[in-house]
Amino acid sequence: MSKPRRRATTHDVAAEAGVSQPTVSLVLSGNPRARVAAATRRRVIEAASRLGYQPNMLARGLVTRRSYALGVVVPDLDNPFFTEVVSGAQRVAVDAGYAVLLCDARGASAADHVTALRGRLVDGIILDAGSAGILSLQSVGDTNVVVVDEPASSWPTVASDAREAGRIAGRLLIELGHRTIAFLGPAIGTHTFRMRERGFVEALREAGLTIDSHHLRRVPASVAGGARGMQALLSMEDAPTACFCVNDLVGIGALKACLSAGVPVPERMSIVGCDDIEMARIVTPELTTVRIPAREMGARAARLLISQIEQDSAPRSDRLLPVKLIERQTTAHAFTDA
Amino acid sequence: MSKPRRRATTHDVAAEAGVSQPTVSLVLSGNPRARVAAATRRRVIEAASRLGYQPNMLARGLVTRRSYALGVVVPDLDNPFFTEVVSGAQRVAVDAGYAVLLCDARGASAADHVTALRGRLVDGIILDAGSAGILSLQSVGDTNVVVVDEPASSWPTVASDAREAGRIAGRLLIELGHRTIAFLGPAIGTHTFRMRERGFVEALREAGLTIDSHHLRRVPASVAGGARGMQALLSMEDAPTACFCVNDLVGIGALKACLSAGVPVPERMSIVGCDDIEMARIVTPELTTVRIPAREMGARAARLLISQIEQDSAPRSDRLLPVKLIERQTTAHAFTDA
DNA sequence: CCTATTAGCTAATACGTATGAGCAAACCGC
DNA sequence: GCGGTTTGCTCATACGTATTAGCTAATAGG
Repeated sequence: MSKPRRRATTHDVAAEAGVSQPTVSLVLSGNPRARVAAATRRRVIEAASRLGYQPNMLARGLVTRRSYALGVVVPDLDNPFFTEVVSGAQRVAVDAGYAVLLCDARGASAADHVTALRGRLVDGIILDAGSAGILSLQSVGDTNVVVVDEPASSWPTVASDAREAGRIAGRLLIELGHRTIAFLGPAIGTHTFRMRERGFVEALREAGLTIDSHHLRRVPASVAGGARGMQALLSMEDAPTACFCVNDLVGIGALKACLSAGVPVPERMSIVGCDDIEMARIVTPELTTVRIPAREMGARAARLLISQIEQDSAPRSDRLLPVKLIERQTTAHAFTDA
Repeated sequence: MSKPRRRATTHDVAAEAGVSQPTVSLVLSGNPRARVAAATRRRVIEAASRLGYQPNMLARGLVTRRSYALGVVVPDLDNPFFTEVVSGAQRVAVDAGYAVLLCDARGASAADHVTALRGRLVDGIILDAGSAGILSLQSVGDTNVVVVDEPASSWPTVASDAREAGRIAGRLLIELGHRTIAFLGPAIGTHTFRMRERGFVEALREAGLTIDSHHLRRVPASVAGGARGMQALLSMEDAPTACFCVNDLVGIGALKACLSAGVPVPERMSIVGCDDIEMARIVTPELTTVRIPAREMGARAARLLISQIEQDSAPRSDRLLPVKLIERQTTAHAFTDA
């Protein structure tokens, strides 16, 4: 058994098998129904395995103009929601023979990442909410793109029913008898965040309630932001008895702030988050939330992108993925004081 | 302004600038100190930007045998510890002009991922603990590899001082007056896990203590595992008053189990985790833990790998990264019952 | 048995870049 | 002003694969 100092190429395999290089290419990569005699095919395959041949994807990509790689751009890897999306996407991608190039947009701008990905000739790019807004069609050229959770964009999109998520949260709190309900979320955010807020406000309005403007607090969509927002709410004279948080990180921050301030949850304050990340089950009390199927969204985005690449068709699956209320321990009936 | 239907190549730029293709290559990619007249250089650069030229990394890689891409293989993306490692690595990689191909080893086996990465000619691979064990030198060929947190391997390694982490945890609990101390961790695990356990046991021994074998519970290194392990400990007649958990996920599971069982933490049970993932600050009470510098480990692994690639030298930085006790709210003096 | 067809392979080339060899012009010292 | 050096560029080619066109031998058709 020889130790090949250099990676074996199709030429090496050809020499080993006593055929020409194109024949090797035909056997090993071309349509499996290519017209090659069975005996030849076997010889080639044996020679290839003997030499440990492994195709050079760069060379292949150069001529086919395909890299069998997908780019995934997320705004923040530390947000577990996105790692779930990535995880779902990667599973599908790998099964279909694609590699995944991951970009955390915190480092450089999303546009820079997209440029880098295009340079590597990725066959397509999955852009997660928050990364998509900035980009113009111009900057991605003719690269295939699927956007997650930003349905306003001009690309095919996979999104959850964010408005319904907000409504569900609002209705739950109303049914529990709450009348003074707050909202914590960022001022300018993704389409998804805006729709969650909108659905929530709609649910209140349908019940004949309104939300006081100072109960609608603008905070960053993070644990720290949620904590700050809840502190502010608790210090108000007309403090709310319940709060819908734009995502679970904010909800967890809000919960922490309540506990630190000695406000029992859910007895004195009901909190509803959104996403259902693993942390929601880990905090005590466990966070009531609206589940967004992150992993499935990632998987669906990858499937959509791949079918777009391979069949050159854009199914544009515009159906919104359903969301689901997960009642846990941070919600309870409103405490009637008097 | 013309709309280039096709990606601009160096040939297009050359035509636009009235020079030859190699000149363009010299200006745009070769050593910046290449001998090109200033005027020519300017013309080329202008032509390139006019055409929106973007280098084709595949073609470049084909001739330079470099892809400017690094592979990162992690055992489980859902463990926040690894996303921190990835995050640190990615930051360094992107700054140095490398892209990052991410592989979650849960899907296929680590070896399959490595094969796929090699086919894409990644310049190097970062293997995280748990993925490394299975691989032989053979299967990675001459690809550069850096291993994170598995110092036993034959590749250059970046690792934290796991043994010291265990000792620190042990000493803390001893100083707090605990005498019956348990350990929760997996039976067969990474080198890091084994060393944490070993350091912990050593600390006990130095204080003249031993750990009863039934207080050394083998559980999966997850939240669920930690919860199960703590349930078992609590049901024992000689239940411990403190517990060191092999990582924060286990610690958080243990904490949850205590709270569910009505055992107050830290009054009746002290818990120490390891890693210091964000969740540790989020649970209530906040988890005392030993901080492992995950992000820095990722960054260092990337730097090590890149220097190995570019200078063809392997600094083998074998120094272990320091760990640090983070005392929070899950540890307290042992309760003297009688 | 001769021709039209097809099966099975190979020769040639393209993909877009980098790079060593080579060539013309400018420049230098004396 | 002449040999030698340096500057600034281009020619040719290689990287490893896929693919089109074409060639030979076998096969079918009559």
